[in-house]
Amino acid sequence: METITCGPLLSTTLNDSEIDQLTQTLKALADPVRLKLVNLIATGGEACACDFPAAVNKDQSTVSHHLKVLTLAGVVERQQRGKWAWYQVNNDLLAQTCAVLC
Amino acid sequence: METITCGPLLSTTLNDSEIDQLTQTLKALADPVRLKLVNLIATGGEACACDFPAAVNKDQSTVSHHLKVLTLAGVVERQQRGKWAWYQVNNDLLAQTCAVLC
DNA sequence: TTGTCAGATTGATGTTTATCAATATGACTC
DNA sequence: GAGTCATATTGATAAACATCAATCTGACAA
Repeated sequence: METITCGPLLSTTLNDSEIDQLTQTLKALADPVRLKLVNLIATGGEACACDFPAAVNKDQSTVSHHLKVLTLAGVVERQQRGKWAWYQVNNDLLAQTCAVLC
Repeated sequence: METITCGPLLSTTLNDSEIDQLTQTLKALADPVRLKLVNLIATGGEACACDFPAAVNKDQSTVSHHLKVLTLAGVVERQQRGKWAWYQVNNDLLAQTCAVLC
């Protein structure tokens, strides 16, 4: 029999602040609209906010709300280019989150 | 320059059912009490539900609710042993989820 | 079969969250 | 500066969710 080597969540006791940090990231990701946005941004390397409402079939203000949640959690980063806002995914945070999960 | 190879979320367009499946798992995990429970169960290999209320400082019925959410999402598995209920973490689901994230 | 104990379910309550409509902000153009 | 366009913010509303108290269920023990 073999024990699979896993990340901290499965192998060590996390303290409250580690739990809270992980919770914050997972909460940001745990929504279908936000996951679609992340997927859309990541697959293109970056994406313009102007395309999001049509892509996820939601109101512009709804999309803006979700982008704020993602940005505050550090999952995506915003960049203003003239009149448009462009977004990129913070790969490091995702990699780090994966590293905690397994 | 180098492109980091990543999981489907970051490299391919996910369809609605893939998004929904991922959302379901992440929603189950995205709560501090549930993360503590998973952490507790995983680090011990398994754990008795009788210890949870004290461990997470929540009411028995609250803990039971969270265990149901985790069980329905497939994150943990329940096993009745006489009068007591024991829980184990579904490592496969977590590994699979990580594999999608990055 | 009765009592006891673990844990699930139900009901009620307050909080958080997703959504859209309306408005504000802030960048560029003329 | 005035107008225009992209996006953020605000306000309102309904749905989802976390929590606890009370009750029910189901397993064992006597």
